[in-house]
Amino acid sequence: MARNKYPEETVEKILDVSTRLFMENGYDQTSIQDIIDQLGGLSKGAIYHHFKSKADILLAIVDRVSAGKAEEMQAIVADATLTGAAKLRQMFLSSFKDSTQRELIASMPNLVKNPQLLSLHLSNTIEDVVPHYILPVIQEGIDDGSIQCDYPQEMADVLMLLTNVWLNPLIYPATQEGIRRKIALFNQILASLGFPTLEAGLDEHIQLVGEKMSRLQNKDVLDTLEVHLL
Amino acid sequence: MARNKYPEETVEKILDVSTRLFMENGYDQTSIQDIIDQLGGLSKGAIYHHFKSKADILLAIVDRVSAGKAEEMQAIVADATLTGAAKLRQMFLSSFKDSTQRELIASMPNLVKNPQLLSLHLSNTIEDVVPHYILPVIQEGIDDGSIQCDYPQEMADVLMLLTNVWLNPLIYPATQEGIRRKIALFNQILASLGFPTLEAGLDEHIQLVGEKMSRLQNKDVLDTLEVHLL
DNA sequence: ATTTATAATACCGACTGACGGTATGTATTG
DNA sequence: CAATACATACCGTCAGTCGGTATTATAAAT
Repeated sequence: MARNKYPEETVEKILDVSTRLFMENGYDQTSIQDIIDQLGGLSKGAIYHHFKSKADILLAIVDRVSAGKAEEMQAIVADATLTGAAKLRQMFLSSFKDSTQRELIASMPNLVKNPQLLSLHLSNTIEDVVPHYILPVIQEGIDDGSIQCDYPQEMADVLMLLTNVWLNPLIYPATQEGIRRKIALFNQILASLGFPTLEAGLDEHIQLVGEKMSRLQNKDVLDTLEVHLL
Repeated sequence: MARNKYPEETVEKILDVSTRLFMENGYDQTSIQDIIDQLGGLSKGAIYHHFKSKADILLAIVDRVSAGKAEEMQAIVADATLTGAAKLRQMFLSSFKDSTQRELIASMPNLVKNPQLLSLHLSNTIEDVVPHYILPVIQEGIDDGSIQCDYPQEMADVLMLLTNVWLNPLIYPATQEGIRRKIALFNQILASLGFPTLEAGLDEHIQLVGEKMSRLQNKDVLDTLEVHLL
């Protein structure tokens, strides 16, 4: 294909196609050739000019997604009108309603069956989200009296593990009723530990996830890991 | 190499070598040839006679490990002298002191950097441990009055996520002091939700993990995922 | 301002080496 | 003599490389 005057467009195109394929078929099950085939005339040389390896593409994808998330989080952290507790609640809600994640969910059958992505998701949670966003906000909540907590670091870990993993329907598939029960228990845990609970505003989220999940159950993709591993 | 009269020995040998290599270098970074090289005369034909694929080796490894775990768990579940709460406490303790896991820990730098193993670990937790061991015992505890719980299924998920993931030093690296704080918070959560807490008997575990972790920190293996991904 | 020379970038596509897996053959056991 | 336990040469596929070409950016010279 002819050379593009604006190479960022090519980069975006590669990332778009790769994202879709990685989500739909998994990282291992997507070959560079698969990506090329959907690129509309671009060749292997183009890919390896812009990315130094297949893994590098995956990392760029994750970076692009987390950049969007980080922006939302930053906005909440910076809002001086909110207490620490209020910020934390906002962050929970925003992570549920995350529009980027919405789109990803739509094309991904099950994150547990995409080991590379699962690992990156978890290590991003541990090494990035907790220390840069959650922990500071909890500390703020303790200082302004809106949160009681003896072990901030550890609570930050637990909260993110619950929201990003357990409440993630891509990892723990759940029905609408199941999600309702999870949120109820999550609130119970929060309350008993001196944290602010989630209230309304989640109905839309619950319904969307429920629909997605019932659609998935029809296409029996919820079997064991062997599917994607073999 | 000459044909072995007792082929199970060959199978075990292949599993032993593969386990070590997968733990040390990761699944993707270990080639069949690497395994052959450490097998002492055995060839590719031997491997593919006993296992139908590389992934099949990994599954056999996981099966062997979980078989050992399952046995321990079954013994606790079957003990008629214990209440549900006591059984659950026993299961927590046994999972901490698991001797098989001990050996694995010794050769694995970080589970998050071994995506395939992490996925299998998590999906094993979700699809096997929770429904077959934890949930029935919680139910038993509710029936005999030793546990109070409104959402047994959800609590089973949360408890296993915390013990198998958050309290797993291979996933969440921690110092001795860090582990102490985690266990303290874990107890706080358990207590506030009507569950039995962990008490003594963990000091040895804490010390062992602490030593392992400080040894790891010296060999800077605790960097980002890219290491193993690239 | 236009041309011209040069360098840097964007991309192509044939090729390579390594890998997982297969096929066929052979020796040993039952 | 049938089934099993291997050995080994071979195959297809894949990620990644490399030399090449065409396009654009840079900037000096006219």
